[in-house]
Formats: sequence, C-alpha cells, structure tokens
Amino acid sequence: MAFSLAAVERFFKVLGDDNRLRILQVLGTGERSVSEILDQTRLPQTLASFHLRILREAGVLTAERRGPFIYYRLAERSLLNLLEACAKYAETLTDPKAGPEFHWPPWGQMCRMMGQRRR
Amino acid sequence: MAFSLAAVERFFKVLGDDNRLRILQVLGTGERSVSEILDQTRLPQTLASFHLRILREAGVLTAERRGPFIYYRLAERSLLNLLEACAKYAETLTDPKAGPEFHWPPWGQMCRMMGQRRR
DNA sequence: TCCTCATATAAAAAGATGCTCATATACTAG
DNA sequence: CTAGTATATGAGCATCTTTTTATATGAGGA
Repeated sequence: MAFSLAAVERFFKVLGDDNRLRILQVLGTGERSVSEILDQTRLPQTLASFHLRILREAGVLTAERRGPFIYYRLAERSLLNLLEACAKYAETLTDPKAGPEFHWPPWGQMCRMMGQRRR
Repeated sequence: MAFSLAAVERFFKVLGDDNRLRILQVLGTGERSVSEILDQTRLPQTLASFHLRILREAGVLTAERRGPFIYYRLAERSLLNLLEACAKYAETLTDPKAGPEFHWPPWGQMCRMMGQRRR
C-alpha cells in the first residue's frame, strides 16, 4: 500500500524522457553498441552518451566494453513487461482538459435550478 | 514491442514527482476532499492545488464538486497495481555508481596482461 | 610512436518545472 | 448583499534538466 516513494520517484524520473525511452526501445530488442544506438535513434553522440549514463547509473542498463566498442543492454528484461503495462494504462488516460479552459460544474446554480438543497 | 512513446512519457513525467506521488498515496485509500489532502500531506494549499491540477489534467484523477468541497479520486483504481509493480522493480535497481566515479574496465590493458588478442 | 575511431566527460546555454505569493472564483451562512 | 470558507489561477523566481559545444580517454592499427 505504501510503496517506497523515493525509489519509485527516481524510477519515473529516469524513464520520463523521450530520448531515454527511445533508447530503451532499441535495447528492448537486445544488446547494442553505442554506435548502433546512435544509428537507430539518430541522436547526437554526446547526447546519447549523456542519457546512457543516466540509465546506467540508475541501474536500468548494464554496460560492457569489448574491444573498442561498449555494449549496452537492459539490466532486467522484465522492464519490458513493466513498460508495456504502463503504456497500456497511459493510453487509456482520457485528457479531460479538452477545451482551452476546464470549468468546474456550477453545482450551486444547478441545485437552485433544480429546486434542490445541499445534502 | 513498440509502445506509444508520447503517452508513456507523459505518464512517467506526471508520476515522477515526490509530492504528486504522496497525493496519489493518500487517494489510494479512497476519495478525499482537498482539505483532507492538505491535512494528510501537509502541503501548502496553493501547491497542492497546482499538483492536483497536473494529475487531473493528465486524466489520472477525477474531481467532483459537492457543496463547498471538491473531492478527488483516482480515475482508475488499477493505477495502484501499476504503482506497486513499478515500486517492486524500482527497489531491485542496484545503483552501480557506488564509488564517487565509475571507471570503465581497462579492457585493452587486461588483455595485454593476459596475453590475449581482441576477438 | 602516432593516428584514427569509439565513446565519455565537462562546462556553458537553453529550456522546463516546481514553489511562493498575491489574488480570484465558487459556495454557504447570516 | 456581505462575509467567510474552500479551492483555483497567475506571475515571478529559483532550480533542475536537457541540449550543445568543446575536449578528453581508451583501443587498435600502421
């Protein structure tokens, strides 16, 4: 019921970024070198490196050097399922601020109109 | 496999905040008026209102006015399960940047020392 | 050893977010 | 209608995050 706030917050903060999600999407299909990640995401090298570091330091990714290349992979494959679950939920979210301004229903007014008293 | 980036990103961004998570934690136990939320979170009124708006506009919360009070509740109770799943994952994350600086293993050097060649 | 490739790090610039303070709106009681 | 309570909104700052630009490090080959 009371989950560990700090941990979850960090998790959401780390994943709450477009570029990092795209990187994860690429790595979801398996281990990749940085060069491959650059190709597939079209991110500038230095920016990708920045985000990879964040993911790595959060423990989401694992890095290993082999020769001149550094290979990244998901630390836990189970992250993919979690992402899918989140995506599923996220896509059901209906955005209630459809119009330019959200307006509170004029409760008191309506009650008067309908001859009702507050309960 | 390829989840809807934009939706998930927004979801993570909205949940990636300490105060918002605390609000959700309170609402996890059921519907609450703003006053009650203020009591339980000890947030300044205006700040709580700010975060409530973000959660509401994201579709995570639902608000309804009854008399002078406005009651908030989770739009989808299933969010709680999702949060728990995320918490579970988040808590397993081992932070690899233990020391002040992370150092890449000196692969080439090690190979030379061990008389190996790159493959 | 020197050069080049692959990748990381640091510092500065640009952008986004969260917080506070002041004020507005909706409702109810008198 | 007036005053008081409940809650929302808006402007300005401070802070944190992302992006860019410049530079460093480590590996392999000539």
